Amino acid sequence: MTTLADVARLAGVGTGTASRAISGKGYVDPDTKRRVLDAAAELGYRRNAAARALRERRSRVVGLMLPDIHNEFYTASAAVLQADLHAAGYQLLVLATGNDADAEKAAWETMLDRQVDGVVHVPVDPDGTPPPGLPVVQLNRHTRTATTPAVVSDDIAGVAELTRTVIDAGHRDLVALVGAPELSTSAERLTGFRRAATAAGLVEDAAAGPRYRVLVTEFSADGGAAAMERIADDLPGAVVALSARLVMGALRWAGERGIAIPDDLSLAGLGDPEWFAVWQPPITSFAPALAGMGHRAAQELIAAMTDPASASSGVVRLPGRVLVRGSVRAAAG
Amino acid sequence: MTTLADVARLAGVGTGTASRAISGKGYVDPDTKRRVLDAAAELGYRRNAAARALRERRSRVVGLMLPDIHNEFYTASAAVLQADLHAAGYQLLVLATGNDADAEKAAWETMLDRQVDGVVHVPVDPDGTPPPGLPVVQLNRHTRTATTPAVVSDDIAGVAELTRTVIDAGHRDLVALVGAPELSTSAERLTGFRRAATAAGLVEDAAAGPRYRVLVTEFSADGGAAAMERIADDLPGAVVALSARLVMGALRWAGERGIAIPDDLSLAGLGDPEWFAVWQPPITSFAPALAGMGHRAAQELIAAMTDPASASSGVVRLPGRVLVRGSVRAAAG
DNA sequence: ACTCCATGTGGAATCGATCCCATAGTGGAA
DNA sequence: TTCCACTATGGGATCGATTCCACATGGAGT
Repeated sequence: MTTLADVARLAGVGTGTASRAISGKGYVDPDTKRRVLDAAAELGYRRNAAARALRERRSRVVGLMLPDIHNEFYTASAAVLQADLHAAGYQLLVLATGNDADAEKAAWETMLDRQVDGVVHVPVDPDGTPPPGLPVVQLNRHTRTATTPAVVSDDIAGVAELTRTVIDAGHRDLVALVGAPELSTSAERLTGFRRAATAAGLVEDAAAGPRYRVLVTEFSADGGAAAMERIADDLPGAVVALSARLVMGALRWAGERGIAIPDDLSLAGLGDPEWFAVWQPPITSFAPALAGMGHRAAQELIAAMTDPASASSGVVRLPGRVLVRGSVRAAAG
Repeated sequence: MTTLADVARLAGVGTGTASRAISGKGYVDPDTKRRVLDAAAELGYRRNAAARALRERRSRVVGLMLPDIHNEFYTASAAVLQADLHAAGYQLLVLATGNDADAEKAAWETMLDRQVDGVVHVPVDPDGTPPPGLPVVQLNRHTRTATTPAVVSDDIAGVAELTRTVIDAGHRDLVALVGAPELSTSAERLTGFRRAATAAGLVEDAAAGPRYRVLVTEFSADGGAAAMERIADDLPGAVVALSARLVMGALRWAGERGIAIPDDLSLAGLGDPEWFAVWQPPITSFAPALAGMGHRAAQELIAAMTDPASASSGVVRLPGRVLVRGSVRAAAG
């Protein structure tokens, strides 16, 4: 390994000058600078990140804590996040918390050990608190207790709009499928649904007339299918499945049961995995702006790391898009 | 920030003893050790990773270089990779190369700068060479030039078996859809297809009689749809789409054209995204053992990092599973 | 002629943990 | 008793880049 001292020796200058020439800060004569740079190139010199981190007290590494790496809902944001942070000179250290509060706690310790400059955090534990003094941006979900900025999708407005299009299509008997009610996302999606439903005069759990029901289940395809099974005997006109996995579960159940969508049952979803658009019929859904959230999170975190004092602590809600496609049919309203 | 010196002072010992007590190596009296550990706990002491990395010349960080973070084909392996490496005390630094040879070169530099202890690499540039001396394991694809171990799916055997099931169903007129022929994956998948097809007596591009065709296109849903459009006037009995994206493209094209699968056209695919199983009909496909590949890659890399001399340089081919489902119909053979 | 400031440079201290080396007490073997 | 092996411990050198400080030069301003 060639060190800065080697470069300085070859260039015939002191280590201080060599450092200034390479880092570009401080006074260096242009000729001297060239000599140093040439020497560095000749030796194939690379700055030792560990030494820099130790001395500068910043690692230029940002942590990304998320429940599951193998979940495109997160990776859609993570991809642009990585790109933006990379462009700003930061590398991404990824840690999976696996929806486990203990793992999340341990992950914070790891982040501290690694002296990351900041963390992008998809919270798992609603009561978890990040270590003080560390710039953190919450992504996707937000906890009540934390005082860090959060970048989330405006699911309230989005799901409300989605629900409205279902109602506008003539449906007066709805069911919402939702999972993990302790998460802010679930709560907000449900709020959006209820808001639109009640605004249209639907009554929760009414025996007759315009009504809606809410089914809480596991946040998975199996959970979605199981929930559908529970209402098999009393199917509504339309189901609003509040996550892509729940959509999948509903779809699977409908396929097994021979229920045709949208002829026998209308279905609206949330998210926008590629296959939603290809499905027959293509799935009508509310698509959170995942890429936009990644951009915004990167931006907020960079701001917080650059000037910790200026860090906002509000919740940024980014609007998504309602994609009206074929899985909701016009009903005799 | 509390340092080791603070802990040593509080415990009334020297820094050497404190270090030994905390790291657990070398002679320390049990009582002394307890005093040090208590002091560390009281102060909330955490070892500085930068200082350790500088002194020990190892960072306990592993780099993961992949083309696209937002691609579940890679993240399926990456998730278990992260878990296994985490269990072994390593953190994962993720860098996206975006299918760009220049970005890949730059990524190697970054890895060197960060003094990662090893790299898991999904190669982009078939001619790229990793920097010498750095433990590297190639994942998913492998380059001809590199001398590092590689963990890939046995697509040759897998696609051959898949193709055989299609032929066994009675089909004698096949089309293979493949993208990016410069990648080892594409080449191997095609080899598997050709091997099974010719073994069954099918002739490439024959005007009449048992035959098969190979369509090279872009590795995307659009590419798949475009390829289907090219053979719209002369549809085969079955299409074997050699990636999940190509399956999606074929499906989209069939949907738009009103071609029923499997009644008008049989379709077999590669990969196993969740929606394959839910699709009507569920997609018959060859599913590479992505999780298994992640495990194996972690294992190989840890071995290479622990003892660089013992590093194998062979290509490990892991068998996958052929999932016979509903998208291939029995044909009048 | 003298400050003064801007430019330019070398050297040493610094970051924090590891680990080698010197030192010393203790128990057992010779 | 002497010597060696083993257990314990403190202190200092070390990893490599950054940055502060002292110092030097030279031209402008008074």
